[in-house]
Amino acid sequence: MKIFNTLSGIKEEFKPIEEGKVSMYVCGPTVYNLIHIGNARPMIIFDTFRRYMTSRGYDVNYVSNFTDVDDKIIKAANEEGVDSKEISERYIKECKKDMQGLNVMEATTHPKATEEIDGMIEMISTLIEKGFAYAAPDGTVYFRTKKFRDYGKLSHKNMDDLDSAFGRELKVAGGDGKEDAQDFVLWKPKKEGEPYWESPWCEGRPGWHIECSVMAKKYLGPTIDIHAGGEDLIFPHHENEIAQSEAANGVPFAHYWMHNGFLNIDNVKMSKSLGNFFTVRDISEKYDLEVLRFFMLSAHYRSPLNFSAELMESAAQGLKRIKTAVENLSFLIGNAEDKDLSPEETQGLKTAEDFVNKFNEVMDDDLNTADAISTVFELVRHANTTANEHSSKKYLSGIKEIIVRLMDILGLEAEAGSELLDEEIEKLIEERNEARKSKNFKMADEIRDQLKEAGIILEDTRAGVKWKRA
RNA sequence: GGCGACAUAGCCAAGUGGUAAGGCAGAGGUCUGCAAAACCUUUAUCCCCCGGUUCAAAUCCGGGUGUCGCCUCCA
Repeated sequence: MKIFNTLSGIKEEFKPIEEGKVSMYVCGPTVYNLIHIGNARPMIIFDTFRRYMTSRGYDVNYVSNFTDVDDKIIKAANEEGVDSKEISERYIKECKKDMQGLNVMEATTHPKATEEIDGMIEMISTLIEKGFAYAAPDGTVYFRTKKFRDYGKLSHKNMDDLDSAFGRELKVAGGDGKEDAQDFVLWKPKKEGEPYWESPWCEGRPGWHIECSVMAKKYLGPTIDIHAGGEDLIFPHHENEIAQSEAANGVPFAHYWMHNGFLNIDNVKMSKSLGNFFTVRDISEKYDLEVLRFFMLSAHYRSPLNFSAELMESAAQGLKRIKTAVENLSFLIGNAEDKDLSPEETQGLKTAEDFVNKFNEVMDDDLNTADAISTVFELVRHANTTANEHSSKKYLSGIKEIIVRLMDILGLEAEAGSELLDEEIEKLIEERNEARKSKNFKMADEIRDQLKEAGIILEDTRAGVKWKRA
């Protein structure tokens, strides 16, 4: 397995710390509102990575946090006149609903920042003891970036560049006590009406970056295999995490850093002010969320991805093609003979296995899901051209199983839940067949229309009448 | 100003030295009472432009043009 590592800037062979195991941490959302489709990208991508690694026999310890203390949450709480806990709990719940729709697996652990305050205070204390942090007179604790030699190694920036940032008055937010403009907050004093915790420095709350350092260490250890998130987090968030963790723990923080590209809307960045902002919930009103998942997997995770109604439509059609193929196989299996594989079928299954190998090969190459999907399509065509009413049950099941398995690795359900034939529907189909036999096509069409109204689509195939729900 | 990414058919998108995957849309055909589904065929002499390296480049190097991201607790 090769992974593009942001730290080195090249694809590297993945070598886990512990044979057969993967520890990974993925930065989760700040829960102040429904998640948007941009939030969904890393969830889908890294969930797929996890599923793939699991399919290859790795035991994956997957940790993804919820940031439930933050300015935006407090703001939302104040606007509604409720406790900030109410806001964060509400949106964690909603987020989990969306994740379920996107078929994103529950993390091994979903820590919440507010439940890890003790650990944060402990790490901040360590950083102060080691001289990597200091408390200002007002109780704010800052990280002393210049003291950490490797600062900038992830984002490939150096201190001079940062100091001389063009046309930019480096904001020293209330930072009279800041030694250096690049220093960032580890702990900040509460303001009136804000949630706070006791600490050695002041009543206050943690900075954003310290959360992830602490949670990653607690649930995965001081050195982890993979740390992942959106590319915008590279600087400053992940850079600061590295500084905190490595300064405090004295060992490398993460061996591999993976970052997904951004999602644009109609070629421009998604933002509330432009009015091109979509929540996952918005999309779910129009499409099954797995279409969104399929769409996102159809491009490479590191490329920017454009979102538009037209592209969703195209994705929906493509996904339907795969599902239809599996449906057709299921239908054929229902009527197929239980006999041995013919020589052609044996060869056909071999060809299918070749596609599986190709699938694994491209997934091994830095998670090339776009190529992986193309192999599924090739498999679908293979199935469509070779499977028919004369095929053996063994062959049909074998092909179907392979498609379902690969789709499952991608987190996509190829097979609709089996629905029992409604007796009434069957009866109508039977009536229609009688009508057709006696060339009473008018009645046959009427019955078909009637079923269509009820959301049942009929298809006359060589092997008999098929029906499905629209 | 600094750092970085990208530019492949109508649209989306793989492909990092050996002669252009896959999907959507379109066209023609097979099948069908009709329809749907499915299948077959078809759509880039060429991968932003100009130079260079090489037997060979979309793929490497130099220059140019264009788009975008980060440098602001935005995934």
